[in-house]
Amino acid sequence: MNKKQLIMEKSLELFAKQGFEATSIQQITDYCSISKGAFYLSFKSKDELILALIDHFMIQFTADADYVVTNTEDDEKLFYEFYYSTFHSFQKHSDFTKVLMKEQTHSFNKDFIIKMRAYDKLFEKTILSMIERVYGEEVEHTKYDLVYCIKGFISIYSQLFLLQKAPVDLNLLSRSLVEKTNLLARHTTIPFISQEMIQIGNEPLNEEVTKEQILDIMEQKIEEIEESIEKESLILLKQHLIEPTLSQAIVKGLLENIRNHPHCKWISYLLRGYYKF
Amino acid sequence: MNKKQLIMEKSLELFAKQGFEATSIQQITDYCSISKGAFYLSFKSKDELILALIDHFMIQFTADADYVVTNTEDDEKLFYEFYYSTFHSFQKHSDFTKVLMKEQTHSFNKDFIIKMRAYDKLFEKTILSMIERVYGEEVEHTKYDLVYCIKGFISIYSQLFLLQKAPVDLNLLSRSLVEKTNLLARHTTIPFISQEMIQIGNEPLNEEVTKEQILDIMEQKIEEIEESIEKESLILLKQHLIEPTLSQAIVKGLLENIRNHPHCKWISYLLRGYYKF
DNA sequence: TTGACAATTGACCGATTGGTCATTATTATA
DNA sequence: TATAATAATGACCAATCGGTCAATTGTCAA
Repeated sequence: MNKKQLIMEKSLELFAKQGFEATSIQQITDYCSISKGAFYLSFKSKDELILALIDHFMIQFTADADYVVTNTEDDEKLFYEFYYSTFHSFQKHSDFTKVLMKEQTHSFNKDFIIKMRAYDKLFEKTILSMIERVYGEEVEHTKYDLVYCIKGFISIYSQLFLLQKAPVDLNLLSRSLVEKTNLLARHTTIPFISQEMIQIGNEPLNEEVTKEQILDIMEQKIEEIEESIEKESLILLKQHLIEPTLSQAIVKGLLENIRNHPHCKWISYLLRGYYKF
Repeated sequence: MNKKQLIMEKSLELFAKQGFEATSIQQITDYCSISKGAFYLSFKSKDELILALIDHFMIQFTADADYVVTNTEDDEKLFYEFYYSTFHSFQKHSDFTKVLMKEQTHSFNKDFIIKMRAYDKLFEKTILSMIERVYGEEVEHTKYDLVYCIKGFISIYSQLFLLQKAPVDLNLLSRSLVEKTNLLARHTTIPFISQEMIQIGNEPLNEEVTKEQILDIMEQKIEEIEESIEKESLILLKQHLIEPTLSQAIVKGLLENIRNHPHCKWISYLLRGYYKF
């Protein structure tokens, strides 16, 4: 098994239990049954491991949410699909979600905070685009508050059901939140958050990603993953990106092929943005 | 100045900036201009300092919220007063609020988590009593969800305005949240959280506090605070607790005298419960 | 079988941590 | 002023941290 993956998986378990600071590299290497030196062959430092974990999972969360928004045609179902998918992701990667809950704004490391803020802004942007699409002009003055309320719902209900041992009815939860969202969207009259207050648009991750950057990441991922449909699709997409030869339908199909592979979600997200799907 | 207070105030500043784990006792003692040994004369350990800080502030938050609920007669204004008071407290003790945000469920220390959970449950209980009072039967099936939504609002908007440097219009914020609360209370039909799910009532801090326990705390506080109206009132209340001699009006007045003294809020809270005001 | 090269190890490093305690400074009492 | 009691100090401790690197083991073409 890939050392890097092994370390990431095992360390995440420990982080979820104890938090970053409280987990020593010694503990991680013991748990992985490798030596301390071997750890530093895979990661330059403990911080680099943490940043890699954040990227790995936040990329999936962000891409998943974006995919749902892009690929749900029925406006009526949009928020339901969004809530369901979000909580489903949280549940699936509950260890990482627990770490997020624990650390939150925390962790003194500047890079860490900047990274999390950037992903948070992306998430906000996705929510805002949903709101504008479903409610349009109707919520012009209250849409930013709505963004925050939705974030509040997700945050507080996640906390609740991560502590719960019993399985949670995600369908019921999502439906109940859709009802609340609709209520707030349609009847709120007193806005509190103004556009200036959250200044969407000044964050680095919003920048357009260049073709070359995408190619770099693709090559990297092609190296990483084993022979499979996903790898083939990735190679074809890479060639198409260098010199377009395929029809839009084929490209969409290829994107569909790779979108559920954990290593390809980010590429899938970037390419959808690049081709303006 | 009292050493204990000095350490608590100064350490809180450092915790707010850096977090618990990242702040060493050396840093704290340097910042207080005292020696390391002196620190251990006031607190048995670093953990004890942290627990003292939590008690000091959570007692104030809890007691403040409870006071507002008990002393607001107009149901129409109840939630407004509650939101306003809560955010006002957060703003006033923003350093502690920041620490709470940072650490949250965090911090591996069992005692810490248990304590925070207990205060959280008290807060939930206060919110629930407000909901039942204002909306009554109407929200029988959705009241627990409402509790969580309100907690979500408070949590997410606190985050927002703690990061904001500019002063925040608490009046506007509170009014906007009251509107949202009313909307959710009056029109939500799909409940998600059931009573069993949050099992209110199984936490230790809910237990009835005995007269002796209150007396202990009162004696301790009488030692702590300097000569003042508050101290006199405290002594009178103590005597009355041992052997009731004063009329209810006088007791109420004495309680009013002490309720704004930082050291007396908890006593005020306990006595109000004891006398069933 | 050899030997060049890469992968892996874990003893070791300096720094820092929470906590201790013999010693010293300060204050109160007589 | 002399003495007892209390408050305060900071050098010191063992433990642990993230990180390094000389030494060892494994791999594979020649």
